[in-house]
Amino acid sequence: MDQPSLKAVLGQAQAFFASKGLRFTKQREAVTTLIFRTHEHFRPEELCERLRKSDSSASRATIYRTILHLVESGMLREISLGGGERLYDPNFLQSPHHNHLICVDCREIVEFEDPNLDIMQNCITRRMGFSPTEKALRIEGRCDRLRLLGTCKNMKSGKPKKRIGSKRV
Amino acid sequence: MDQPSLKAVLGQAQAFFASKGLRFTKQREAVTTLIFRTHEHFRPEELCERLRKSDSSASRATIYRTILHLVESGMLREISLGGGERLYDPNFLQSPHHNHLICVDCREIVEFEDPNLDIMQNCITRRMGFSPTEKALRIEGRCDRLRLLGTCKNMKSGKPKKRIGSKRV
DNA sequence: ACGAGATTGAGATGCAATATCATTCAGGGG
DNA sequence: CCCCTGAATGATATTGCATCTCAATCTCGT
Ligand SMILES: [Mn+2]
Ligand SMILES: [Mn+2]
Ligand SMILES: [Zn+2]
Ligand SMILES: [Zn+2]
Repeated sequence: MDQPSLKAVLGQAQAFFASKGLRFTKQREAVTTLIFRTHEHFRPEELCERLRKSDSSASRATIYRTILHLVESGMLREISLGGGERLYDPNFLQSPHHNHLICVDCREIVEFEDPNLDIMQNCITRRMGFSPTEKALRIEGRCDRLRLLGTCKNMKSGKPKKRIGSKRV
Repeated sequence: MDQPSLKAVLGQAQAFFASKGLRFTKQREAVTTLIFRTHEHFRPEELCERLRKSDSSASRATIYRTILHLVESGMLREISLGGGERLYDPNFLQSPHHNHLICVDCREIVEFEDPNLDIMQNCITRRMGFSPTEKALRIEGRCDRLRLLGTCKNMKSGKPKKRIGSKRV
């Protein structure tokens, strides 16, 4: 899917807030902009950090509240990567069906789509007595090849970060 | 795979601790027993609760430490279900390849195995430049049919619990 | 200008998980 | 059997993230 402009995204957000009788305040706009300016998965606390460094500002409470609203609007989704990490994903606007492959060592994430996998996922879901959602399938793996290519983001040091519980060491 | 007896499991644990020069204390034995007596996924805090109610006892610190050891031994695995929940799974001893299907509404979990899915998972993992691990694939869905049958554990009330963040309401 | 209702933000609170560290324990050498 | 040493434990403090509370502020329609 093509990349919606930030302006279009803000319009969509504004429309959603309006439809709920809510205002699109400058704080909410700032948070929305920050989220959809890049296409990165993020942690709420990270977002707070980033916003604090920027010129605009909003309290932690407002940031969390805005995130919830955006999730309700369908523009943003919560994804989970294990280890108790909670991430939000602004990319479903562009690719509504994408899934995630996560490196168990360094938590590097790669997005992918695969129609055959979608079909199989639906079959299994039904077979087990569930009904499919538009949502989430997640695969774990090891980014060995990415590491060889030196494209593995979280690994400046050469060795993957091991995890003990949720802490990287 | 057949169900290993609790005695066998304790033996395996003891052997692992011994191999690391660690003792298999009564606290560690109590925790291990509690974990492998049933075959339920559990949260660490739940486990603390359960242990407190039982006759034996161990401090929270010891419980968390024992869990880490068991994970290192391969007998126990951390699985993740989204929403920042961290669960541990003692069932990989019996079915080393199983995956999880989770209901987005009520968090009900069903285990399943599917060789075809495993194959496809491996293909995708490789295609994206990762190498497969023995681990985890996770699918989300809705347990509508389970709900109709009244077998959905977490739904005494008739309506699924909605989630706002990690809190059920 | 006024008032109702929405919004914000500082701080308090909750909760899981981890870190600290003084005390206890177990097991081997003398 | 006693002592010593390192392993193990557990009470407590601390951290990190997320949510809650509530008084103050803002917006908009009248
Ligand atoms: Mn994504
Ligand atoms: Mn399982
Ligand atoms: Zn990696
Ligand atoms: Zn359900």
